[in-house]
Amino acid sequence: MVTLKDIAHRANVSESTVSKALNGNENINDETRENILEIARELDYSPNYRAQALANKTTNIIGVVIPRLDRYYYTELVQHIKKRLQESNYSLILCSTDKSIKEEKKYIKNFKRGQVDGAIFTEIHEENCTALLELADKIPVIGLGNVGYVTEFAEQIPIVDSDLTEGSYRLTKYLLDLGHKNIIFIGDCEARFSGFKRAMKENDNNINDKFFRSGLDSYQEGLKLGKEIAALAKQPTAIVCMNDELAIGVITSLKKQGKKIPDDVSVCGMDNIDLSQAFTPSLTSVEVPKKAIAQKAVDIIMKFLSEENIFEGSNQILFDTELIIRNSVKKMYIQ
Amino acid sequence: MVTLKDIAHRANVSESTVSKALNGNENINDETRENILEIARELDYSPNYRAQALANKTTNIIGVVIPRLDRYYYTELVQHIKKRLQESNYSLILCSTDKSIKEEKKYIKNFKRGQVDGAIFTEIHEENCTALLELADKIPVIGLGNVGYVTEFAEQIPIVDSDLTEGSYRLTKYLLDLGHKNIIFIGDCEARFSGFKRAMKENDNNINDKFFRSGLDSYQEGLKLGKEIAALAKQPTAIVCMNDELAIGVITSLKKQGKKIPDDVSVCGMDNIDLSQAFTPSLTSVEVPKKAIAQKAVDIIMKFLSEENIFEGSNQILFDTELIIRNSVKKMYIQ
DNA sequence: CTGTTAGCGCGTTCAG
DNA sequence: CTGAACGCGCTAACAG
Repeated sequence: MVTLKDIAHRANVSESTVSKALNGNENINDETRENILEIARELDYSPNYRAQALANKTTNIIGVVIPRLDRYYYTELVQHIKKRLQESNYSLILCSTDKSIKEEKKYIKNFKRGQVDGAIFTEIHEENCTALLELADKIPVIGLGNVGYVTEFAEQIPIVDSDLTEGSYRLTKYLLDLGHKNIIFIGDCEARFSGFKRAMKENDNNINDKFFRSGLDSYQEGLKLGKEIAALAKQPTAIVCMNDELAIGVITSLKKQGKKIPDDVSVCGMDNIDLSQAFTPSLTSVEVPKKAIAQKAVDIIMKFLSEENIFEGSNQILFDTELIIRNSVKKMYIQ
Repeated sequence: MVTLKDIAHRANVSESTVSKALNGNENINDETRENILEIARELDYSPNYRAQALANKTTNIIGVVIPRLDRYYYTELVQHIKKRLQESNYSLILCSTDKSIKEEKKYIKNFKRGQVDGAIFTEIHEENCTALLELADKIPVIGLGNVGYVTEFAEQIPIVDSDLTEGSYRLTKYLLDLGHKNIIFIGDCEARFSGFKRAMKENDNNINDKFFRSGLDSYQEGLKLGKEIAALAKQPTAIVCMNDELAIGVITSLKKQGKKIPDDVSVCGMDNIDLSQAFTPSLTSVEVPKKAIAQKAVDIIMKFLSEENIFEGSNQILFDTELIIRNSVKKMYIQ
């Protein structure tokens, strides 16, 4: 490995002079600088990452923690985060918790030890909030999603999210306006469920919370749930799924059991992932501005890192969502 | 930040004694060890990542480079890699190149500077092979996919892949056996195209390479291609897409233009992603053992890192693929 | 069993 | 403009 020392030796100068030359320090003779740069090029020198990290107390890495790596919504989000980070020449260390509290804590710990310069957490577990606050004491931390119990920490941990309580409220309202009455909610997201509940209450409808269960969030779960739902004594006319993958799973399963979507039962999702328009029937969903969220999160961290080292302005940013009407919902009142 | 020094001070011992106690060194008095551990706990000490990295010359991080973060095949693959890595207590720094040679080179450079202990590259660009070899000189590097031009470097860079040349050969053969004659291939993967070509040649069929084009690999591209194909003078009876997302895009587009799948035209994909069975029609595809590939790649790196520091055994591992027959292909000979 | 010393590779004073 | 000296926080070799 080529080090400063090697260059210094070859150039007959001290290491510190080399360091300065390489880092664009002004106070250095043009000639010696040129010479040093020339030698560095010849030797194909590039500074040791670990040494720089220790000396500079920075890694140029941002940690991003998501629940799963193979969940569309998150990977689309991370793709946007990566793009934005790249503009500032930061790398990204991507961690998935597989929904485990313990794993999440492990990442928090690693980050605390100086593995990254800043962190973006999605879907933080309530149990880890204190640990996260301690982390936020050392490096900038942003939370995406699961606003609920994190709100109280907003001073130290800015939250960027889409207003899915409102989004799911509007979606449910849309169903109610079309004449649906027996609507069930599927998923494990508090915020989304609460929007659903608000809409249902406003119309004096009964709220079935049987399918508001932890772990209900994937295509595979949707497949299982389809059977469970088909076996229900009282069949719903519409199903609100907390995300598109769940909806696709449910529909696939219901179809296999001979149900027509949306004729027999309407199903809609949220997040509006790429494939929801390709699916048959195309999925009525709620658009989440992933790109805007990603960019905002990165921008906040970068600002903190580059400038004042303090969060400013509003620490809780909610982006609006948009109802995307497609073909997986039936109008009831026409009958 | 709490350092060894702080603990040493409190315990009235030297830093090195603390270091030993904390690292489970045998040669240390039980009493002093207990005392040190106790203090460390009190102070909530955890070693500085960057300092350890410099001193140990390791980061406990493996770099994984993929073309895109929002491509199903890769994220499923990475999810498996992560799982396996976790067993060895390694983290993963995930980099996406967005198919840019320049970005890929940037990651190689970062890795060379000591950012990671080992690296897994997928879809390596030919232009970066020399740079990659230099990297492989310092840390273990594994290549996944795009076996073609990398083969010659197999001594230094083990390759783990699925045999998709064979897989696409079998898929094409299956179509031919069902009586299809005018089959087109869509995609930008050399290996998959060559399997297609071999099957076609064996049956003395014409090979249309009009849709073997760089960049053809995504759902969005599939949507565009659907139009292009529908406008063709001579309509194909079957389309082989290099991956499932592309196939889903093509089908979605063709459907919109009034085509029936598979009655008017058969379409199949490769990779067998989760959703291909949920799609309508369910997709005939080629199963790739992602989990096995991921685990094998990690295992090779871990072995290198933990033991002999040298690659052994075969350096080019090809897993078998499996033809998954579903409902997106029509039998022609029945007519 | 413990402490001293040196070093990992780089950045940064602060004299000269 | 240059270099010596020290620090980042931890590990390792070697005395004692």
